[in-house]
Amino acid sequence: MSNTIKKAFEIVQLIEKNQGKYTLTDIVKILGINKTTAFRNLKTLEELNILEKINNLYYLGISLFEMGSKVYIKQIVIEKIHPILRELSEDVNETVNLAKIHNGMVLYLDKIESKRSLQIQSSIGDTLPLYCTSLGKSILSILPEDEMREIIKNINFERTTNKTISNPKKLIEQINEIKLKGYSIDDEEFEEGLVCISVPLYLKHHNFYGSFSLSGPSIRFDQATLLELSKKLKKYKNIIIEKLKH
Amino acid sequence: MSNTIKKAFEIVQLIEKNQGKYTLTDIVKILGINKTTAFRNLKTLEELNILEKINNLYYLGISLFEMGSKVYIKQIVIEKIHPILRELSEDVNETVNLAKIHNGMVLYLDKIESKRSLQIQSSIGDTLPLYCTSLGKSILSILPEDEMREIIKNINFERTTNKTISNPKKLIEQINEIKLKGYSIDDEEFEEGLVCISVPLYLKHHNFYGSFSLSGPSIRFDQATLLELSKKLKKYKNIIIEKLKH
DNA sequence: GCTCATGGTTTCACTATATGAAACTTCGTT
DNA sequence: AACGAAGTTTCATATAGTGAAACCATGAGC
Repeated sequence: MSNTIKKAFEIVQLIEKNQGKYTLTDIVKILGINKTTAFRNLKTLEELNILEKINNLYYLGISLFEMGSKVYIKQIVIEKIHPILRELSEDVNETVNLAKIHNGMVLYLDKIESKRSLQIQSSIGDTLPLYCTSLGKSILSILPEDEMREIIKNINFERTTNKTISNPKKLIEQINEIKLKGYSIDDEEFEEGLVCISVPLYLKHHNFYGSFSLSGPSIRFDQATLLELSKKLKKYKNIIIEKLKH
Repeated sequence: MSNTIKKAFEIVQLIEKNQGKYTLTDIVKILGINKTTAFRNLKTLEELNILEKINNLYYLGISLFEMGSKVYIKQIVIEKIHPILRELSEDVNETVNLAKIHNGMVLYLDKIESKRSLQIQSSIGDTLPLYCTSLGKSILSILPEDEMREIIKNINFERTTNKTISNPKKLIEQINEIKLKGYSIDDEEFEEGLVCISVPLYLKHHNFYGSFSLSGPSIRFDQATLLELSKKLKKYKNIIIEKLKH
């Protein structure tokens, strides 16, 4: 049903993956669709400012920015939480990330970069696997048991570092630990030299299953520091829950 | 051409205007389309997470947030400018807004609220007329002459306060003044009690015609203060231009 | 607890509408 | 100037979206 919309969306998704990389012909080849169809759909999408064409290369268009700014979670949840996360970031002088679960993945919602942060590893709007980020593990720990197991069942474990969790058993073990401790750690499990610590964030009224984290280089994030940070995270978590109660 | 996409977009635009207000039947009535068509398109849009249905009411979906976060202007321009605007906001302790021109309107791109700001008058992603905001007038002052005149020709002047500019002649007068002074003021021209001051921002390399502003209650924004703020704005403008030079 | 009304959902025949092969244009390169 | 590669337009065709009508679910009123 309504294949045309889906086809158009497929094109937009392709452009989302690689902005400024693809030309009409590329798109036709990659998606295996007819040239004329692609041409017309691209034209329409351009007219609607959903895509933008510069030198025959396609980019996401400004309509998406406009509409994206008005999504409930952005206007209500993120905007309200943002100033609190900003305080946290200034308090500990580290980079803060906010995320929620979406389609069995971690979706990055907000980010406050500390002045001393170097690497840019994630951008708002990115999605990453649940099992290799502290954010994801935190979220898993607050999901209803059966939902959590269903999601884990469908995970395809892929290593990105030699510390990456590589099987469901180990993941579930860690999740049980997180449930007790109230926070999760990613100790270079996704990227060498990068350590993150997260606390889960459940906002009942907004049907929000998410988490937020502090991240930085492993040199700075030793055991003692992590314990300190976990306390800070929990403190700000309570502030957020209080603010978004109704 | 590709009417299906346009029809779908029309629906999304309607939802954008009033999230959580419309049901299938409402949409059918408002847009004057067939019920079955609307039903199917809504279903598809829902499947793609472009729309979300809660209790038969439609909201913008999370796909729009994801894609919106990756629009060039957001990832490159806004993210880079944001920390500078944050400094400005903290420096003067007032609310900062960033905007660009889009379809002859002011499009709000970013906002840093000061702790003492009360009213929320604009949200990121909103569009407002050019002639009744300081942001818009600043932008008009840096557009190529013919483009500026073309845009002004198409403006439908509508008063929202008794100070609103109500004819092209007065607007062009003010624009010429702004060109000399290097900043523009909105003295309760859009909303009673609200004063804004903006400087234009042209980023050649990014083909960016925009501006940023400070805004607050008229009590606080007297003549002397405005002069001070204009100097601050110009200072930060230069910092931004320097940072986004290449 | 039955009836009615309202709004959401499904069916199915129809034709309007999107499709795609081929022709054509544009532009940059040799 | 000729060639090739990429974008654009044409037009016949049939697929895929359309919409009237029937159907179902829910909730209000009696």
